[in-house]
Formats: sequence, C-alpha cells, structure tokens
Amino acid sequence: MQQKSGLGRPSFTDIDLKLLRIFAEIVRCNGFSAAQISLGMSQATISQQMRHLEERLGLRLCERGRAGFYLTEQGRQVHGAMLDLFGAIESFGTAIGDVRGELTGRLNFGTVDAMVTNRALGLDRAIGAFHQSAPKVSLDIDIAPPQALAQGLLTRRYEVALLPVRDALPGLDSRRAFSERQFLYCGQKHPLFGRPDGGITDADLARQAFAGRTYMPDERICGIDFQWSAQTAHMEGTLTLLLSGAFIGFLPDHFAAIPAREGQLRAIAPERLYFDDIFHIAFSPGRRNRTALLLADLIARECDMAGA
Amino acid sequence: MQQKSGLGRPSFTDIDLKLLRIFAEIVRCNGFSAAQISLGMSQATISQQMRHLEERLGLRLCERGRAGFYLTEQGRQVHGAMLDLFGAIESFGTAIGDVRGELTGRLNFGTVDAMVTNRALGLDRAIGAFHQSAPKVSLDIDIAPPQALAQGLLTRRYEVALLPVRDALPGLDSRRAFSERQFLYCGQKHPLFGRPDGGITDADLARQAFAGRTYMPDERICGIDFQWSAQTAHMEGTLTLLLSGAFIGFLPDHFAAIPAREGQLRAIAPERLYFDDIFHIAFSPGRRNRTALLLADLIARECDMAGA
DNA sequence: TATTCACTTCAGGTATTTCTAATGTAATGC
DNA sequence: GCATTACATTAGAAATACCTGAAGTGAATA
Repeated sequence: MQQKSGLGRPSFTDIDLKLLRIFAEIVRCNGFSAAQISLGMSQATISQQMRHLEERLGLRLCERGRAGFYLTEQGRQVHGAMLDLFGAIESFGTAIGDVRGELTGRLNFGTVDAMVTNRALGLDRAIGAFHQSAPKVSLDIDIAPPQALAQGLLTRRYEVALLPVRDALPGLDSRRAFSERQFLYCGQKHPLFGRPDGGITDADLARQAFAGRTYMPDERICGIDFQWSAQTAHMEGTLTLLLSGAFIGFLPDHFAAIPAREGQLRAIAPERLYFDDIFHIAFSPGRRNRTALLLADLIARECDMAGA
Repeated sequence: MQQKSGLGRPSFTDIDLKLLRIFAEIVRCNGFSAAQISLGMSQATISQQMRHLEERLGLRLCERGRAGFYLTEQGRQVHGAMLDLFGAIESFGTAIGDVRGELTGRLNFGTVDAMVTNRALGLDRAIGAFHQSAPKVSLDIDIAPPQALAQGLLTRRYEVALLPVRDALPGLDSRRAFSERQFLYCGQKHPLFGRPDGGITDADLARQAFAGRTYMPDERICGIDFQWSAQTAHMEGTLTLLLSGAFIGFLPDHFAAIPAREGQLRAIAPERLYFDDIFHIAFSPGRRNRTALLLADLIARECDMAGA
C-alpha cells in the first residue's frame, strides 16, 4: 500500500499485525482448517489472509494441501522474527499498563541457587507478597550463576535479578540487599573431618583438593592459596563434592546447616575461615518499571526484617 | 481476559499502530495543526485519532489548545515506550528483508576511536565497499570506549562492533580482526624527550606521570609499574596529554606517526616498550544477520589485504 | 469586545476490510 | 473411479474505518 504523504512507506507490520497473529496461530495449530476454531473464522478467510500476508512479504511461508502442512525455511525465519516482535509488543503493553498504574504483564526474575534455604532472606515470603500485590503479573523465575545473571540483565533476559556482587556492576542499576557468610566445610569421609581446628594449619588446607564455584575469584581466599581441583556453578554441586569426602570448599552456613547438623559436614575453623558475599538487587538498564520495583522492594523489606 | 475466540483481546497495539505513528508525528511537529501537512490529513481527523488513541490507552497523552502543546508525564512515558516499539518493528522489517535476501534497514556499528588513521585496517575502504554492496542500509557509526562497546553489543545498541579484546568476551560471538601495536611516547617538552633510550631505565619510567586509557589493565605494562596520573577514554585525550609534555603514555604507532614525524612526539625504547591490542569484530547475541555479516566480512577482508 | 488560534464535535459520504457461501482444485485412500 | 481432505478462488453483503467540511468552544491577544 503506497500512501500519498506523511508517514512514509508503512513498514510491513503496520497493517499486518493481525495477519502475523493469524499466521502464528496457523503454525501453532499446524494447518489452516485446524486453526478455524481457535481463530474464529472460516477456512476461506484464513486462506485469503495467508495469501495476503505472503504477497505483502513477498515470501512463501508455508506449504499446505492434502500433502500436509509445513513451514518453508523462510517461513521458519519469519516465524522467529515474528515472535520477537510479539515480545516487543507485549513489552509495550506492559509499559502502558505501568503508566496507567496497573501491574500487568510478565516479570522475569533471576537469582542464584540456594536462596530458598536462606532464612535471612525469606524469598518465598517476598514472592508470596508480590503475587498478592500484583496478581495479574506472571512471574518467571530463573536460576543461574552470577555472571549469567549479570549478562541476562544486560541482554534483557531479566528485568530484576538477585546476585552476589564482587566488583561494581558496570551499567547496571542496583541496590544492596543482604550479605551471606560462607564457611569452609569438609565432608564426613574427608581426612580433616576428625582433626580439631587447632591442628589444622593454612599449609594443610592448601594441600587439600578444593572445590570452588566457577564465579569465585581466582585469588587466594582468607589468605590461603587453595588448590582448585573441582568447580561447579551451583551450591548443590559444591555440596555433592564435599559429601564425597574428597574435597574441601565454601558453602553458606544456611545451606550447610542441615547436613552439618546430621554430622555429614563440618565447618573448619569457622572463627577465621569465612568470607561474605554481598547480594544486590539489580535492574536491567532502562527497565526499572513499577513491577520490577515492587518485587525489589518486597525482597528488600524481607531482608531488613530478617536482619533486624 | 475474556476472549470470544482465538486471538484474545487485541493487545493495544494490534490495531493502533497507525494511531501511535500519528501521535509520534504530532509530538515531532509539536502540535496538531502543525502535523497536518506532514501527516496528510485534516486537523479534524488528527483530533479524532488522538482522542481515539487516548480512549484506547485510557490515558491523557498531551495537553493542547491555544495555551500551547505539551506532553503530559504519562504522554512522555508512552512516547518513550512507543519509540522502543517502533525500533522493534524496524528490526522485524530488517529481518524480513534479510529473509528475502535484501539488505535493508539500519546497521548500528560501533568502534573505538583512532581507527581512521589505522592504515592496517582501511575502515574507510570497508565502509565504502559496504555502502556499495548494500546501498539501502543506513549505517550508523558510533565511537565509544571498549567497555561501552561490549556493553552496547549486549544491550543491542550495536549489531556489530570493532573493539580490542583483552579477556574473552562473555556471551559474544566474535572473530579476530587484526592487532595493533602500541608504543610508549613522550612529548617534546617532556624531560625524557632528549635523553637517549640507553639512558632511560624502568625505574626512571616508573617515576614519570603516566597517562593511561580508562580501559587499560591496571596491572603493570611491559614489566613497569607506571604511575597513573591521568586517564582518558580516547586516543585523542592521550595525545593531548602527551603533547602537554607532562606525561608519558602509550599510543598506537599509526596514530602517533604524524606528530612523531613533526618532532612533537617521540617513542621511548620502541624495541622493548610496546604491547599489542588484539581487535575483534563482535556481534550482538542473536543478531548476526546478513547485513552485519557483510560489514564484518568487508572489514576482515581489508585487514587481510593490508596484513598481506 | 472582537478576533484569532488551536482544537473539538458532528454529520455524512467514501473506501476498505472482513466475512460468508458457493464453487473449484489437487492429492490421497479405498 | 469415487469419496474425502485440505486448501484456493470468487462474488457480494455487512461492518468498520477513515476522512472532510462545517459549526462550535474556549483561551489568548489586540
């Protein structure tokens, strides 16, 4: 459609969003006829619309007929680009809802693992409160290592994330949430398990196989140059390694508490061998919307309450 | 969400993209009447359409009348979200063009400064060839420090960037382009300018005020623990500092060549004081489209030709 | 007070979209 | 060959969108 003035050539999608939606539904249903009911229109209309869309794009999107329905390679690519576009439209809708003071849409939240057992945090309570305040928001929680979280914030995978912060986060807007103390543990089968703290020197520790987390700094921890022999991205991975009896490694106290109480794990010299991870709530750049702020506030409130 | 059939409540933008475009143009023209010509419709129509949009969104977007035209706070926010949406639509259009084998749309390219003087690169030739191959693509070149480039790739500010890489780029898809050797220089008025290389020790250098670039590693360079007294993000900044005679600092040879030939700058012990920056062409995750690849190929070709 | 400016509202026509019903075509299975 | 399935094409009706000219409002200005 060429238009005589003003807005310039209507970039494809102007009029054709509806056509794209129809196409999406056809793909989902895998055929024209099958999409009739869910689209609420006759098969003839669907056929027309598809032709219309294909003419506009100048591409054959799918093969159909008695032989079966399938996307062409081009159709597959268009379908992918389309889903991105729909995502952007949903974001716009969410932004509008936000301006109107409504809390709607989707919120992508990322956190590291082993946050459930952290009683000093009460993430479960924060999330409960969030759902109560914003029942229309669909909350998507993802668990990932810290670097993946930081990167996901930049790439807009998450709107908010809770993650330990070592250096300042470049280009990210964040606030301090709480800190978590990690102690050095060994498993029941480990040679050091029975030895009293007093009989363990730094040199002894430097000789043990050490299980680190991938996102830990490579430098020495608590003045000890540990011998990195295994690494995992998850607390659970570290715990498994420790329980094997072959390694020593750091775990947050709340996470180690249960196996420690049962005598499967033991903290080594906890009065001197520990470090603190400072957790921040960080926002994706330019996406600090009301919904994200609400979740952040609720998490922060839980931290404060637990800390008091 | 009640839905009588398939597609559900038409999420705002479905029908209203045209309205949003009209709104954008009104904002650009700063008033209804002023937008008449560029929109190619009567003012009455514009007024109706605006009302329509405001009703749909349930928001007052702007104040107008004899008193003047201005956006409400909500209008401002909607306008911002709208521009994001338009960006996504443009990307979709580009993706479609890509599928059709056309090279259209916009390509955002980022690079560090002082790339023009780099004869080993021939960026100008690569860009000329690019424009010849893809005349319909509007090329947007931005100059920024390496970290900003890396971040801009992640945040989708750029599709492609040319930047020096120290550590691997996390989550970025990149290929090696060329390397650039940087030598240590001082200005004509600097105390070391007249002293022969043989008479300059590492200890001497460590005592001088050093002008670094913000993205350089903090560690020692060429075994010398320089005394960081100034830093800039740009080559030009470093050059200015060096010409002042108060600092020593590193510059790529091609960039220092002209002032060096005119006796304003002098390389200090170039046979041992240098380091190499390895430049990569990096792509924004998931946006490695035909257009971006073309530019990258052309740049790589220029590098190879110059290197051979 | 009268005028102008910037927008609003309304009535009514034109154009476009959208749908349905009817019919056509091509591949498949018996 | 015949029925069936899945889609294409067409024509025409109904609904909707779109636009304009004319008349109206209210604030600023002379």
